[in-house]
Amino acid sequence: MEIRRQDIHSSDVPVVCKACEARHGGVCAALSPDQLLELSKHSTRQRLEAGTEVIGQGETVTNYSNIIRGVVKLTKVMADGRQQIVGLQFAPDFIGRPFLTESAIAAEAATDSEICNFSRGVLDRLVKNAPELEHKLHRQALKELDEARDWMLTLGRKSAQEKVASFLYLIATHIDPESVDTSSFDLPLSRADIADFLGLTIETVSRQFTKLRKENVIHIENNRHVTIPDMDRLMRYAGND
Amino acid sequence: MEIRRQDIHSSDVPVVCKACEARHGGVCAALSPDQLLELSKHSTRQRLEAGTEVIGQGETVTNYSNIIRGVVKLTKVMADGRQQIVGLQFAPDFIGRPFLTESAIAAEAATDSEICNFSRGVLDRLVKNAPELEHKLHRQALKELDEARDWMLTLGRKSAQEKVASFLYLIATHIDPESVDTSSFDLPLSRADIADFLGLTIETVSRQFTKLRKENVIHIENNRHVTIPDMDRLMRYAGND
DNA sequence: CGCAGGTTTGAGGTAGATCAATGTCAGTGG
DNA sequence: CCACTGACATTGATCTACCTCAAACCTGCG
Repeated sequence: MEIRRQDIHSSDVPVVCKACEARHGGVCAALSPDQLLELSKHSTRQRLEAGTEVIGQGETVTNYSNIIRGVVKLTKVMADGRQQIVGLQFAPDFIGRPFLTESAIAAEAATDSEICNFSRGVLDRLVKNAPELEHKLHRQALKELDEARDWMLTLGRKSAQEKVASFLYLIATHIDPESVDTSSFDLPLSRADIADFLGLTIETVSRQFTKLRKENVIHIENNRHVTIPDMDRLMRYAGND
Repeated sequence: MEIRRQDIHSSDVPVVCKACEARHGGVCAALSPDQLLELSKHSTRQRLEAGTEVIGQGETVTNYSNIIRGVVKLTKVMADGRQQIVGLQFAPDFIGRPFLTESAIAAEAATDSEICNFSRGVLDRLVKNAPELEHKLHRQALKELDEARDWMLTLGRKSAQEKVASFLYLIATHIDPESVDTSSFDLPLSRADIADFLGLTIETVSRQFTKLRKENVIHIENNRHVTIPDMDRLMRYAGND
């Protein structure tokens, strides 16, 4: 009896998915074993070096993806080259824009990453027969919408100092959701990326980092590793009271 | 036969909904007549004067709404009073955040408006049994996400002039989707609201308006009525080429 | 007429951009 | 082991787009 119950959860689950770190967190969690099998037949794992493009702005969407490991940035560029990061995705987030054939944004690995690609057609077909799957995608879309609107406040109304502090707080709370100690981490973005995320220049970002360091709000090692001695203090610097 | 077929579409549809301008455009379009009846039993029409709050930031969500007429602005405020408009909703858009009990944003009528309120519980129940309804809400969420990300680029990377031009272009293309001539319209927002939408001050917005007027990109009457002689020219000013 | 709310205009200040130089560090090759 | 390179980051000096503060200007309305 005990054994049988366990069977229900793990038997028939495709081998590739069984070992998948995102199996229980991403959209796959909404699928039954046979739906998962169907999807896994048309999916491939892929390692991405930092800087690799997943999809380009204006390109036709042929694949959706799940992030298994790493951080992916979503960007928009203007004709003259000005760039804005409009979202950061962490494992086990879903990447893709259902119901549209052309991508309005580019997606690029910010760190070395691993993703699971599956063809658009197969997922679109599964969505029709699995309301729970659409529900999951709907929730993810709403989560991203909340985050986007939070960031609009940051972009439109905060000072450079508050922007940088807000960024650090965002990373601290998202980089490793499992970890108890969120006060020490590696930044997934270069100074140039951070500038594109905050609507600032590299120089301004750098100056605010040194300012925060001198005021002991953060400690920095090797330009990338950050430690936050007092998270509440950082939050106050971010203007989140 | 001809008559019967027509019956399928209009009979049994609640009287209040039959005359509703949003009947075919909003989420209601996804409902069968009896589902519509169920929903309409718990819904009330409401007229809103400009400035009336639909829901406040941090309040508990008890209602969802459909906009029947007018423009509703979605705002976020910081503790010290700084404000950012994070979205504009036009008829027949849906207002509400499914699956969360507390609203992270405030919604306020920007113009005199009319909305249809229905209780959260009833809609949540309907969603469970009508996949087509969740699909509709999902699409709306994705549309809002696309718009939010477009605006992030505007907030983060555009100059004041480009921001104001982008705003005018947005209004021109959204205020009256039925109309063929989108080149003449009343602004649904005051200068203060426009400033809060663009992350600028009132004064800067005003100066950019007069600049655009002097360069004949726009004509203005009574501070509110705008005419756009050349929409492509405006788009170039907005940095959208 | 006079007042009030919204808008425009002006003068001056400043946060952040721009331009340019310098610093840091991991490779790479002598 | 140490010079050389290239990518990235910091720092400094100057400039400017936008903000701030203040006054004037509508336009409806009692």
